[in-house]
Order: sequence, then structure tokens, then C-alpha cells
Amino acid sequence: MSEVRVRFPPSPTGYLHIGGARTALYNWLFARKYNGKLILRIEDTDADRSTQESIDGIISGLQWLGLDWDEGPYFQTQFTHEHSAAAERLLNEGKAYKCFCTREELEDKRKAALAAKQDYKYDGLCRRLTAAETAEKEAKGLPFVIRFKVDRHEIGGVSFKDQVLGVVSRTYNDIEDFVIVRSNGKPLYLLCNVVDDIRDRISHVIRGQDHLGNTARQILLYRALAAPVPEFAHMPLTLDLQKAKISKRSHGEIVAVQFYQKAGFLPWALCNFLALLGWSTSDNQEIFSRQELIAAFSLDRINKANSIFNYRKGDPKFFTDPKAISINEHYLRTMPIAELVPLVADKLREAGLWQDEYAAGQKEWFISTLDLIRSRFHTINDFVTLGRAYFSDDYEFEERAVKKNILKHEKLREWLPELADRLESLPDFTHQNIEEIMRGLAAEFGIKPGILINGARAVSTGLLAGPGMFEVAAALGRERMVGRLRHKTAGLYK
RNA sequence: GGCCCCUUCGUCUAGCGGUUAGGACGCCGGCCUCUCACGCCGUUAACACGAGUUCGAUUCUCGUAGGGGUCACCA
Repeated sequence: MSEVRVRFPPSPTGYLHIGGARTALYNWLFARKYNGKLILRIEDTDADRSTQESIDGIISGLQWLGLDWDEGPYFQTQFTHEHSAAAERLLNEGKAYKCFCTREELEDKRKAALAAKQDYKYDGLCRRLTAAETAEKEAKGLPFVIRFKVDRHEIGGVSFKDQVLGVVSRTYNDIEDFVIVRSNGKPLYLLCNVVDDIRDRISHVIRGQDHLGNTARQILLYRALAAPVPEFAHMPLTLDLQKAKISKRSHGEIVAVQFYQKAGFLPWALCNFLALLGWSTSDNQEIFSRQELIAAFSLDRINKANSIFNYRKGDPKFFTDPKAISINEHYLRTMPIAELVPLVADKLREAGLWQDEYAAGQKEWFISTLDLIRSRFHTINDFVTLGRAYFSDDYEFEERAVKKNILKHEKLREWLPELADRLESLPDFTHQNIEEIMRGLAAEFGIKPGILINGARAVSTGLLAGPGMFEVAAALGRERMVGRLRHKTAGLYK
């Protein structure tokens, strides 16, 4: 294979959504696998809808995901003259023509065709204009668009071998003379895209299947411009549970990459999940490091069928596709703890819970505490919510925890402060010693150890569930543990 | 409606003529246990339908149905 050059060309009309991110990811994987180049090109020709905010969002989203590019960002509007020149060239070579039909005329014909249940395609009225007629209309100052002249003499059509779909064909008859330049002189997407891909020497166009219908027309353009036609790979689309294409408009932030960033996802976990949405290996491996995924990725193992992004609106436990969550959890508890530390530190800073000591004198404590609590967390946000009691004395009490583990046993009001006394006098505050004390005390009281243990957990962390209590106590430290048992217990009975 | 693409458990998927149709997530159950997770073990659940080709079709072909995409002077 000669030099691999692929591109990701978002139009900056909204945030980066997961479908776009997946397209970017597949392009990135392909480029990295073949030591090629990934080009980022912002397709901002639609001035009305393009915004700087959107551009910033797309770029920061890609950066967060760790998808780096080699060239760009280029901006399509920077090359308007090239697009126009290409149109001019096609016009001069007789491969395109000026069309003076008005929108109204076209609209009427379209409606008439629709009413008669006929398929509408441009009838080629202006294609049949003589040079003199064209000149005359132009002299009158009539506005015109430029249409590409689709070959009408040759039978057959355009066909290409899609890297995902296989051979895809379309007859010339099904392709109308499409507009390549607006009446205001601005070139249209179909042309711009091809001209840019030619200039950027794109070897593989990897994009969504929603572009499948554009491909035949674009191939015609490549040929007319005497440029080599790239390989195409059309990825399946991502649909929602109702099988509608996911979009920013109808699905909101759940499909925005930024949402996952805010929700405490690990960027690579999201990439890993996205990679699996429409692609797989023959051995069904599902967890991949970067290097593994780059090595394993291939276009021909991209699934042909659309996949469904499985999320249930309004279910807090599954606020997004459960598989995405489970992959995130997997990384959360298996990734090297050293890599997790800075990510959690950022979240703690945002929440105002960070202390510089965590990176200095208490570094070892900080690391081991994260390690202790991470196995039951779903996202890194959980460190500042469910994990709050480890970093602050100001934490909430879960109602169920208080009810079930405190109020149910009236005597805990005395037992827990007593436990505090015992713990305070412990020579070494290790979890083994703590266990000995707690079990011993429970025996003295003649109660099941669980009552004392769960009560202590509820008071010291505010939660119903958590890691083993003796380790929790050790992590909290003698001072905080004793203090909480002593001073926070009574208040819970009010 | 025209054109194009697609169709295996609820979801993501493996399978490329002969399999008890496999895995993952979710669900449910169990083990572990101070709780909840983790981990481990197990259960539930699928080849859209109909013809053909074949000794034999989930797999190949053709229909039907269903789904999706696209039909702009948006990208």
C-alpha cells in the first residue's frame, strides 16, 4: 500500500458526538496502523451554521479522547478559490454547465412529480441550452447555478469496491445533474469535499454510511478532474433504541463526547467501547490497549449492519450504554494505579477536596486509598461523591444506611463511642488490630459482629456499602475514625 | 415513493456448508462475606420468513417482510 492518508472532516455545527468520535477513531486507528497520516479538516463552508464554539468543542473532544492528528486543522473556507477553480475547469472542459432554472420552477416540478408519484430528477433543461442561449441569459444578469454533467450516453453506471460493504453500484440514470456551485458563486459540499481530498492526497475515505449515496457522484467528480479515486470504507451508523440515527438534536448531551468527560469516563475506555460498536475481532477480544487495538484493527472486520447505542433514558444506574460503563469500570479497577492518580486528583480539585499533601507526605496513603475504594466505582466522579468521606469530614449520610445500620439498634449510640475509646488506645492502628478490637467488643456486647461493623461504616462513611470496614478504618486513620464514632453517632438519632 | 445498504440472544457480536450456534454486557441464581462491589461458578436468551442449490444450510442464490440511509442552491 502506498502512503496512507485519511481524514476526519467534521462540520462545526454542534458538539462532537459519539458517532463522529467513532469515525475519528476508526480513521485514527487506520492511520496509526499503517504509519499513515490523519488530517483534521474543518468543513466550515456552511457559514450560517458554523461556530467557533463548535470548532473548539470538536478539537478539545478529540484531544481528550487522545486522538491526535498529523496535519491540520485545515479549514475548508481557506480553499474556496480552489473549489471555484475546479468548477471553472469543469465548465471550460464541457463537463458542467450553467443552469438558470429558478428554485421556484424546480420546486414546482418536484411537487408535480411527487404528486404523480414519480421520482424527481432534474430534467436537464439548461443542459440543452445552446452557447448563444446561455450567453443571452447571462447577459440579462439571470442568476445561475453550475451543474455537473452526468454522462447520459453510456449505459451502465458507477461501481466501486467498498472496503466494508463490497461492490456497490449505481446506474448513471439514477444520478441527476447535480449542483456543484450555488447561484451566489459558492461551491457545494460534494465538490469541495472532493477537491480537498484530492489536494490532501487522501488515500482512504472512511466515513459513515450516510455518505454512501454521495460516493457515486464524487467518483464522477474525481474522474472529471482526472484525479485518482481513493478507496472507500463506509462504516455502519449508530442508532438509538428506536433505530433512529443518533443526533445531537434529538438525543441531547448523552451522545456528546463532552458528556462522558464530565461524567467521569476514562477517555480510552470510551474509545475502546466505541471501537466495539461495529467492529470486532475473530477471537472476540474486547479489552484492548492502544497498541493492541491499532494492531488488531482492520477495515474488513467492520460490521455491515448498523448498531444500536443502548441506553435507557432516566435510569441512573445505566445512564448510558451499560457496556460502555462496564468497560469503564474494568479500566477503573485494573489500570495501573499511578495512571489513575492524576485523573482523580483533577476531579478532587474541581470539587474543592484536593490537598497538596496528597501528592507529598500523604502520597502513599492517597494511592492506597484510591486502590481500596476503586473496585466498586463506575466512574472517576465517584471518588468525589461516594468517596467523599475519605477526603473530607463533611459528608452526607445515606438515609438507608442510617435507618438500617444505626437506628435499628438503639444501643449503638453507646456501643460506637465505646468502640472509639478502644480504638483510641490501640497501640498500632492496623486493620488486623482493628478487626480484633471490633470482633472482641461485639462478643463482649453479645451481638453479631456485623451490627457493630455496619454501624461503624454508616457513621464513618455515611454509606450503606463500601470496602471491608477494618481497612476503611485504617484508611481513615485513627484520629478521624475515633472522632467520627464519638461525635457523629448521637446526631443520627435525632 | 425511487435508488442504495443491512438482517444471529434485550444490546455489542463470533461464525465464512456438517457446531450441544460461542463470547461479552445486562438480567437472574449461587459461592465468598461485616455491607456493597470485585472475583469465581451457573442460568435465561438468537440464526426475520419462504423457496431454491446441496447428502446437508445460520452460512450460497433468489424472493418476501422488516429496518436504516439518501434523494437541497446543508455538510
